[in-house]
Amino acid sequence: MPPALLSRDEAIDRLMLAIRRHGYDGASLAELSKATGLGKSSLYHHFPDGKDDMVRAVLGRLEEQLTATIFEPLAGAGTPRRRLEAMAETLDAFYRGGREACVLANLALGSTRKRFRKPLRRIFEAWIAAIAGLLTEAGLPETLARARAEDAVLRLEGALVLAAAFEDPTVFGRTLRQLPAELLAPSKG
Amino acid sequence: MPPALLSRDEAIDRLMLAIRRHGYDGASLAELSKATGLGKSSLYHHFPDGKDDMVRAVLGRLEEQLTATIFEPLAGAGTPRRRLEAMAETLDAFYRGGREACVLANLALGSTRKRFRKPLRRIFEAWIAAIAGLLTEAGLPETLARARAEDAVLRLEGALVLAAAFEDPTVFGRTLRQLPAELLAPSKG
DNA sequence: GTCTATAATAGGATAGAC
DNA sequence: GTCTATCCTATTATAGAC
Repeated sequence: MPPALLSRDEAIDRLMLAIRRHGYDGASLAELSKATGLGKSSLYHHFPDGKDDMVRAVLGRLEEQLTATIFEPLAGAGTPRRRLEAMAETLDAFYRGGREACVLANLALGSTRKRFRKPLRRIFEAWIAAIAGLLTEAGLPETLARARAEDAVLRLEGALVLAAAFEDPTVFGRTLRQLPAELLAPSKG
Repeated sequence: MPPALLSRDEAIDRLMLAIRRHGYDGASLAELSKATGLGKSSLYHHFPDGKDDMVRAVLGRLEEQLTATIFEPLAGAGTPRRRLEAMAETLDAFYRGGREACVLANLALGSTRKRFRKPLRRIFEAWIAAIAGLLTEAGLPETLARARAEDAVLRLEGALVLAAAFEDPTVFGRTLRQLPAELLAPSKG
């Protein structure tokens, strides 16, 4: 009766990384087993419904992490500018400067699109709403704030796609760096 | 000895659509067989190395199509503004207003990233170069032209990710609509 | 150039011991 | 909670007839 080798959260983090790198369909149970150091049966012990359960756990944990490290800080203390820069730093670490892909994009594009659409929607929506909230607080009209927030998220996702395609992460860093200023630029209206 | 049911190009188009919808790993031979109307053995007759061959054919054809319908027209006749609007219209049709995903993004993010990195790079690079060329022709400094071109492509890819995640294609249309004006905006330098 | 049939393997999932 | 062993289906791939 060997003890649990990893905490549940640590196991989920490793599952997330495997799915970011291989996609849902590309991440076989053998891969996921190797990634976590758990045998297939152990994975099924923790996630009885198999890969679907694992992805639900991954998305749940991701939502927690993003809420704590991105969404809430965006509504927190500090100038709007500083808070956006903090978001950029957190994202830079999470995506390892553009070297790691986004699990959300992978799940949204692949064969799993429909299966996980609710959590995908909710996470992206929370992200956009958090940025838009900050921008309205900073004085932008609500419609413009919402449009810019959506544009920001979409650019980050696109930058990760290009970084993966070019095998050159720098495009992600460039995108990250110009975000705060562009988001806060005064309305032309 | 039944005759060929589809032209090669028509078969490749259908393979492309299947991969856009299911991803590389999600598109099984059974799916691809159904998508083309060809039996598995017929697929292997046309693409002896299996799915890898099919993807190479898909990327080859995509490069041809994009060159003829996007890249070359960007360097063609008409005002820069009109040419960018023509690109937007072509993209709107190709991605069905945001309802169909991008095969490039799917291949860049999934388990296939390394396997097809050369054609992926080449296609994205050609696209960016074509837009940057138009922008320099329109009077923008080269560095800015390149940066804006990269940003445009990355936004389109990101918009397709968000459209898939939200199951709401309109974000792609919004992105498409604002591109020409933003790309041609006078340099602030 | 297409098909049916069949192999060979990988993938997902389970049983039962410890 | 983990493991080894096993099962079954899906998937890739091939052979050979027409």
